[in-house]
Amino acid sequence: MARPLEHKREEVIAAAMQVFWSKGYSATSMADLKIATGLNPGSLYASYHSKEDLFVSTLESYCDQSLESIEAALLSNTNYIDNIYTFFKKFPQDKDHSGKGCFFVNTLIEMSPHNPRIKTLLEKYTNKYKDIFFIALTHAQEQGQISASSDVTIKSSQLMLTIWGLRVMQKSGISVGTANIVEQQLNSILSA
Amino acid sequence: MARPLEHKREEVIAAAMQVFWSKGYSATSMADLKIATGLNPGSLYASYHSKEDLFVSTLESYCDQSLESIEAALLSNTNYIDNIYTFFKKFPQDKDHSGKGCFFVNTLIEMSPHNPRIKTLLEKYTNKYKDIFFIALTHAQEQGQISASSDVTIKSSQLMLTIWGLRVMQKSGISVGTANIVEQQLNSILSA
DNA sequence: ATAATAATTGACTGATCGTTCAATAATAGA
DNA sequence: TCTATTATTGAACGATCAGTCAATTATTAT
Repeated sequence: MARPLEHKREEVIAAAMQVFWSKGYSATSMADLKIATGLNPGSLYASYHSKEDLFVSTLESYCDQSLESIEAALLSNTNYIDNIYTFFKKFPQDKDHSGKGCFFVNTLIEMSPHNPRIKTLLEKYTNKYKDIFFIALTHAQEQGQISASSDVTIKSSQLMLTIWGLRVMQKSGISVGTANIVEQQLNSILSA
Repeated sequence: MARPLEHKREEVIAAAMQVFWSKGYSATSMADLKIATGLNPGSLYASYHSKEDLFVSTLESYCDQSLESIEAALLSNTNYIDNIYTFFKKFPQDKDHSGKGCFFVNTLIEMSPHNPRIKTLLEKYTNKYKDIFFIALTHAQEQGQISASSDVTIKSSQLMLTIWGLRVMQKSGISVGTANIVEQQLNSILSA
């Protein structure tokens, strides 16, 4: 029919994500995106409509990937408490996020209060993350690994808060302590 | 000697802080600052040298104020555990921060990785915050309100992580739960 | 009054912002 | 090979960016 696309969508999204993730939305220019993706402005706009639309695509891609990753980490193995510990203990040495922090949290801070579209998107994903925690904790409770009387919904929120706190720490490069803080935090939340 | 200043520094800083706090550094323009402060660009530059210098002044002012506030909340009364509970329980209904979040955390996310000057400043204040927690917890330990065997340094970091998590929640407008999560989180950390 | 000094004004600068579009190039179907 | 269709190119657009500066205004000291 016509001239075929010279770029693969997933590769362009991945390249753009790195820039947005590292610099944030406002501080990223179309010139930055041209360099990162190798696409001229015309091509970028033909395929991705606007800077914000491209941003949203990268954000959705990031959230989908991290959801899959969390789900795999917390639900694939049947020792759910172990899963949680293993998952959280990876945070301090997570080189992929160090310096850049978490694209989700970065965006939440930068854009959520002023951009309803972003806020709605992030709200949706927050609930999905919490659901995974809830499922893992419910299974752990059924197996008797955490007290039958404890409120699993509250514990899910506590884990969500802990992630967010750790993400801020990662982005800052400021160490509020070593790995044993993560362990102690999980002990606190899960043993009560 | 000469024409006197028509604006008070503290008022200009306070007005500029509101804008930076709400929109972040990149998304705030000199035009925004002109409107917020009532000063023309020439006056702003004569007194505050650059957008970044003005920003740093507002950030230092914010940090000094919040340090004073935390210190008063945690150390003025001698029931230190009560102080901590009271301080944290104010977070969910803190109208001053809702929508804007925490200027410190917002800046940490937006600028720390790319701006060494900001990073150093925030690192300094992070240590001051942790020191206050450490002092309060040490007193509580001396009074036998928390176990003598528990590591107060780790607990300080846990409280810091909790604040950061709550700040992300505040900025997002996304509720990960109600006030009892804060209470449960403190129970978890302080009773272990 | 006058001179010296410093604060304010606001038009202006060059750079960069996100975005557009006419020209060109590359494909598939006829 | 020709036509229709679509992707790519990159110069250009108006808007806005952070920052400047000559002119003006307000003050104090003489």
